[in-house]
Amino acid sequence: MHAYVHIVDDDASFRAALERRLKLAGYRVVTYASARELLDQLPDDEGAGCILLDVRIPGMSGPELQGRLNELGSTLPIVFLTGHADTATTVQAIKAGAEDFLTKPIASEQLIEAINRALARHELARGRRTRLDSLRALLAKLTPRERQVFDLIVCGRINKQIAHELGTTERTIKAHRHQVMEKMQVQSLAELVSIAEQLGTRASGGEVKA
Amino acid sequence: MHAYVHIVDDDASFRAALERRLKLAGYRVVTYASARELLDQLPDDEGAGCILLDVRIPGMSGPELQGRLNELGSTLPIVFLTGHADTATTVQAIKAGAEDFLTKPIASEQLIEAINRALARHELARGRRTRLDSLRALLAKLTPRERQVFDLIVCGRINKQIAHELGTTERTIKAHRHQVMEKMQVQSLAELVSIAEQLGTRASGGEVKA
DNA sequence: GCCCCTCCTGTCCCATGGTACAATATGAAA
DNA sequence: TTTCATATTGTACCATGGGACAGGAGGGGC
Repeated sequence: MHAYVHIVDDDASFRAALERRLKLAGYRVVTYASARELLDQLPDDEGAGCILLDVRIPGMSGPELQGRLNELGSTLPIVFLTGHADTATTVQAIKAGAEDFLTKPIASEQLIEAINRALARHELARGRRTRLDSLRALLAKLTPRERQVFDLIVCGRINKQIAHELGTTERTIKAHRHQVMEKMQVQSLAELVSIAEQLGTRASGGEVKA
Repeated sequence: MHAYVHIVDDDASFRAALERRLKLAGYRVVTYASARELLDQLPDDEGAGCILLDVRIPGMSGPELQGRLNELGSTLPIVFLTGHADTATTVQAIKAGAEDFLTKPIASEQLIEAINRALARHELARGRRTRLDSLRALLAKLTPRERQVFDLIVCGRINKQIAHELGTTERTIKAHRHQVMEKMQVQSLAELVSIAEQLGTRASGGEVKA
């Protein structure tokens, strides 16, 4: 498999030992001595993988790194691995989306189970992400005007209403509408609404006029 | 406020003390000595509230009760409150959707914060639930045939295709379609697709024919 | 047997959406 | 200046959706 395990821990000997164990188990391993190091070295395309993260590390802490990665939109699942597990930290980490929270020392079997769960989840997350990204890319290709028309279409407005709201003619809206369907690569209104729903762009279309 | 706090703990004196503290803080409190007791007494309409749950209780354990309530579709958020917090149990509980995981003894302030978070979340959950339930109720009013037509409509099929797939005429589909729009209380196809999307009933409409 | 619901079907007619043939105007970029 | 993207508008024509007016067939409950 091509999955990477990113280990972040300030204890060099622990890193090395863990790296050996995981390489024997068939994973590709990259190690980092600090959160900074991982942030600097992690490429934009994360690839398949997961992060093994210590809580107490010099500089940016484990949970802080987790928050930063979430902000950056990372999909890499995090497995915390620490010697000092207090309940509050554990709760926070899991709530923030960590895949697991394990305590040192950890049996290889248990660790590998957690890693595999994390990798499986990452596959799903990446799939969703990729799909949504491609939809967003399509949406971004719309001109401002087309985007306005798009929004009104998926709110259930008919061409006549849209023309009125945008201060133009029905014929013009037809032209934009055609462009929208073309650029979004859909053949039916249903697909278009589905996309809008998935992207969360949609004002439920109750009222007419702002 | 009318929010109920349901306390489940086998320690009678702890229950009583906690009940006093929370009643002073303005909550309505109901106490239970076991998971069974709560399951028996909790009405179908849970009302606004949350559950304070001990992990180790005779009979069904805290996490087991949590699982059972999830199965039953309860929306009541759970705050675990226990003397014996091991990491694995904590992780499991939070992953299973617990609002928080606190350890005894607990400061009133901290406990009340957790309860209020739980209550706030419950409001949101109940709102979502209510909305989806009413949509499901509308959907359930469709006759089998209308439901078939509904599914094909939101997949983007046009009347002609639907008629062909269901082995009937376009005119008939128009009649069903009218019924569907009527019963689902929508004026536009966009709204109908939006509902289907929210209810998760929707086969993305790629292929024609099964 | 009768009534009601579901499912099915039909004919007009009109509103709406979609497309094929156009064309014009504006502003920014090359 | 030329070129391009964007936004705009027009006239047809046809496909589709949907309402108004009907009615028939079959099954289950009263």
